[in-house]
Amino acid sequence: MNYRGGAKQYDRIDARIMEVVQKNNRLTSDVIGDQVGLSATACQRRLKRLRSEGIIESDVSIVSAEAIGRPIQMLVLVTLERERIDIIDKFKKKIKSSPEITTGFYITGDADFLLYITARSMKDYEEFTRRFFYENQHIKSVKTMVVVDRVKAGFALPVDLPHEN
Amino acid sequence: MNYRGGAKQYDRIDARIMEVVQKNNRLTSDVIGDQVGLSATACQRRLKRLRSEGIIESDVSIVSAEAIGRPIQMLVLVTLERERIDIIDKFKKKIKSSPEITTGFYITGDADFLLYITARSMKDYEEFTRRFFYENQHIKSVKTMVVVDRVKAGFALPVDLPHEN
DNA sequence: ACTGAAAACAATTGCGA
DNA sequence: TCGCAATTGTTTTCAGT
Repeated sequence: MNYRGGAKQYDRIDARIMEVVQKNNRLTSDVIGDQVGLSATACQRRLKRLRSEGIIESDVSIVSAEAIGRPIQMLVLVTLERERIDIIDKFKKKIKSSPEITTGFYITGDADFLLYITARSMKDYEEFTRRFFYENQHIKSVKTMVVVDRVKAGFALPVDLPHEN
Repeated sequence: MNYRGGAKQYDRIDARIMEVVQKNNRLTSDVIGDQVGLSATACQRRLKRLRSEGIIESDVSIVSAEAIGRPIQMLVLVTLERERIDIIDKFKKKIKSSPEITTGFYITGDADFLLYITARSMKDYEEFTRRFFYENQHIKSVKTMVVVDRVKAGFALPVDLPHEN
C-alpha cells in the first residue's frame, strides 16, 4: 500500500480513536465516542474506515506468556554466512513456520535477524535452538539475550497527525 | 499472578480459541464457535473467563506504522555504565514515557536494554536519539540496527496445552 | 458444562441537517 | 460529516438437559 497518495488519511479525531483502541479494542463505540467527543455512530464509521483502509492493520487478543507456561523469553541475534537473497528468503520462511518465534525482524547492522522467542523452560529453549539453529546450514553466528523484563509491551504507536495536515 | 496454583488453567478448546483470537479478536462468538466446534454461548463464556483470569491479557488494535507515517523502525541495544538498580529503574521510566519507543526489553547479555523505536524519518530518529541518549548521563554505549522488514508481527504465542494436563 | 430461546445490548444503515 | 432513529446483528442471561 502506498501512503503517499495526496488524499488525507486520517485526522486528529481518528488519531485519538486509535490511541484508545490500541490500548483496548473491546470498548463500545459509545465509550470511545465519549472519550473523543463524538457520537457512537460517527465513531463506529471512522473505525470501520480505518480498518478497511488498513490504517488499523488488525485486531488481536494478547495472550499472557506466563499464563500459558512460557515464562522464558529470549532475544536472539542471528547472522547468516552470506547475504544471499535465496538464503535470506528461506530463513524468513523458517521463521514464519516456527511457532516458538513470536516476532522476527530482518535488520541491517551487526546481525541479519533479531528473533523474539518464548519457551517453557531453559531446557526447551536449548532443544529448540539445537533443532532450529544447528540444523540450518547458513547460520554464521547466534547471540542470545535473556529477557528479564518487558518494560513496555505491545506495538502501540504514537499516533499524531501526518505532517502534511 | 501466580500460575503455578494446582487448578487447571485452560483446556484444549480454550487453546484453540486463543489461537483464533490472537489472529483476530473481532470475530463473532458464533464464528469462533464454528471453528472450535462449540455453540456461540459456550465460546463466549470461555472467552470471558480467559479474560477475567488474565490468560488473555488484553485486546488491542494494531496500527500500521507505515500508514501513520512512521516508516523508520529501529532496534537499539543500550548498555548502561553501571548496573545499579536506581539507574536501571530511572531508565525504565524514561522508556515508558517516550512514545517513540514502542517496546522495551530489559535483558541480560551483551547489552542491558533492547528498544524498538519508530520514527517519521531518519532526521527525526537522529533528533530523538540525540535527545534521548545523549541527554541521559548513564549510557555507556548504543548500537542501532535498522529494521528492513518485520518478518513476523505481533506477540502471538503458540498456545498448546500446559504440560501437566 | 453444554445448548437453545429470549432479552439486553451494540453496530449499522437511512435520512435530514 | 455529523447526529438521531430504526434495523440488523451480537452478546448475555436464563431455563432445561
